[in-house]
Amino acid sequence: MSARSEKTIVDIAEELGLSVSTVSRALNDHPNISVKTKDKVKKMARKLGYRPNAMAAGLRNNKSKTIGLIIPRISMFFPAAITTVVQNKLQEYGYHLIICQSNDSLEQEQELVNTLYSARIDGLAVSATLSTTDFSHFDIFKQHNIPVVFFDRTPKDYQAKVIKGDDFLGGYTATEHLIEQGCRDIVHISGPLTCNLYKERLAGYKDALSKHKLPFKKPRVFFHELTRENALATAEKIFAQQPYPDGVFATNDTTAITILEYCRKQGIRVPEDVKIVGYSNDPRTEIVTPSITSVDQFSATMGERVVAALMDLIQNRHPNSYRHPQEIVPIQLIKRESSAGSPKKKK
Amino acid sequence: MSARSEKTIVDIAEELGLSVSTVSRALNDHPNISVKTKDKVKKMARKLGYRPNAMAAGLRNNKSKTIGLIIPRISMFFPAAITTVVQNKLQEYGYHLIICQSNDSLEQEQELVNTLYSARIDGLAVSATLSTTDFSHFDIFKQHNIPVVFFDRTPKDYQAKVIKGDDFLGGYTATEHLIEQGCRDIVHISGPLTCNLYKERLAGYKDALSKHKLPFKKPRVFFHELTRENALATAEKIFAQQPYPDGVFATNDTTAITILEYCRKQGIRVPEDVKIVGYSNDPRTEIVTPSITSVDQFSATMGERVVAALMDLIQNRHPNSYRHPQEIVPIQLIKRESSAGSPKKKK
DNA sequence: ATTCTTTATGCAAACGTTTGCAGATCCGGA
DNA sequence: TCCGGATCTGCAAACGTTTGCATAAAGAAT
Repeated sequence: MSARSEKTIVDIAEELGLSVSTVSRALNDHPNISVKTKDKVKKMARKLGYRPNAMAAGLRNNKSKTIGLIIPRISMFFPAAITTVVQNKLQEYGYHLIICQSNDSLEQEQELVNTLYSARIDGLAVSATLSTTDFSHFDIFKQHNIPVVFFDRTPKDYQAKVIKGDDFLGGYTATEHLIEQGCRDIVHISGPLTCNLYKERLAGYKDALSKHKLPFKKPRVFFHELTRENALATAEKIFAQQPYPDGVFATNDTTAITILEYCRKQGIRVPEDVKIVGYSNDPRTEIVTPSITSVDQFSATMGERVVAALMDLIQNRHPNSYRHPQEIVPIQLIKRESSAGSPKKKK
Repeated sequence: MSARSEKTIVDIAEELGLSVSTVSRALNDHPNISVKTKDKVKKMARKLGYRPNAMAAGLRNNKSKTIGLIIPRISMFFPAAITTVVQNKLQEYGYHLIICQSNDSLEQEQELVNTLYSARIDGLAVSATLSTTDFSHFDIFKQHNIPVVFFDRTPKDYQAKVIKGDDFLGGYTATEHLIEQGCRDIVHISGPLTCNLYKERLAGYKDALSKHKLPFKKPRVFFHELTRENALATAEKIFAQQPYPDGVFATNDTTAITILEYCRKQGIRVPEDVKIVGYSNDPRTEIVTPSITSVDQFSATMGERVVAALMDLIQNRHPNSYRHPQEIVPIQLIKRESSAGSPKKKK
């Protein structure tokens, strides 16, 4: 039969007349093993086609060399971009990545936390659900001293390592940019305020308005999950009655794109009649006509920091140190056509 | 200390005065255990905060309840779309997904195969590297009877389960559509022919030409990795000298988009002067102006089939049955503006 | 009562590693 | 010749489950 059984270190040991412990140490480059023995062992391992059994080692060591990742969904640009670099980076460190999607459901998130704990992952990276305000289901990791790093969609009052974009500054910068481009009546399309980052972008929006002595008007802010349909409905509301706003700051690029499409269909000119700024610098903003100004969040940097934080926490298990400094990743406004010029000056 | 040690089934057993075997069976709903005992055990498990140790169980059972996935990169639309549904589907079956990126490097792919084998995954799904022509590094899975399913970028002469799009028909349909829209001189931008699916799309292109009595001209086909830069370079070559082609069939949406951008910059009108068709139905094709006709590959269907195949193979280990029928997922041409009308009729 | 089933539980080995400790070997120096 | 120390190797336990087999208890049939 070709279904030959899998080789183990005891096969190597027997073949060589050595003990399993010696073989184990040889394979792990333990200093107490002579070079000669190591060579012999490694050669035999190769000859037999030996592949270590990670589960056995993991059981013994109580570590799986695996990191868990929970994101709302892989198909969204920003989490996907981060996932890409996290996975590549972890691969360098010899860690695996188990990726799970919460599909923005709190229940699924809770369940995933449990099954990932069962899998005995060595660390967890999480971008939470829109509706996650209570983070106590992550307690189990805390109790067992397994590092958890939150990124992007992060908790507010939960003691944990947090890596997030500078959402306040992002909101501020986007709004100020619109003002500088001549806008005086700026709509903000925000997400559910259960999610921290939308709150902060909103705060940035307000702050920019007030700094520039523009009034904040409640009906000029819309809150909803940032789906295409919702964005479309909002677009209709926004442009249902005159006067139109002269600027739209969407807290999400999908929404910005949808607004742009709506405007084009309705013959509302962008940027002449209304200027648009999005958020995240989704590559789609660049290929659309006109291209959309957006706030870049440096996904690569964020991903790298997530991995760095995890590796750091894994290596020097700060057992009871509850000081988890929050890391802020900078943002950058990428100016494009959708907010170009000033209507007055151009004509 | 809050760092309380993890509870195991022996803790439950001691607490209840039962044996570990009874506890284990109770938790797994073994029929030989009385309902009363099961209830007691489960209640105690909950009370102690017991979480099964998947590694220990895996070691014993020789199965990890984990599937490996190797794709070129997560950030590309099509593999990402498939990954999304594969992950969600596997979650339903109680399986984890370890995602790895080969970054289109054969060496990385080989390495990943080995470390995934070490992780003792129960099955593997692969979309290969562009340059993978020799698939023997997957032999180790074959030898140990661990199911491997290839999708999208699949091997040709390697005995394995394969799930792929109907690339020949896709190439044919795209080309024929351009012909029907009035094109007579159609450029095809293909990928490296080391990759199977490009070959088939090219064959479809040729076949459509010949069926419609149009000559196949070698210089009208370009081969290169489908990056933005390469596409741009090709665009310059294509439009360097008259006569321009009146149709471009790009085997990839990124390329199609790049060509479109180039044309717009050069004042070449799409679809009036040249019509464009892409491949994969990347959502970007829809938001670009003009929107781009593309061949949809039903990523969701493909993902579901991958999971179905894996689950099937895992359940009834067909040990030496080498009959691995290849599954073909249909395609559908999504007609959009970039190939609309016929230049003659419109004017 | 005795035997035979049926039902529920326990014993102990096994999965493939790693590692603390003990022991063996070898070498040079006195 | 003997000893101390360095260097290398082996023994055996442990990690947390699962499971074949044996056994105990309880009820049914005689």
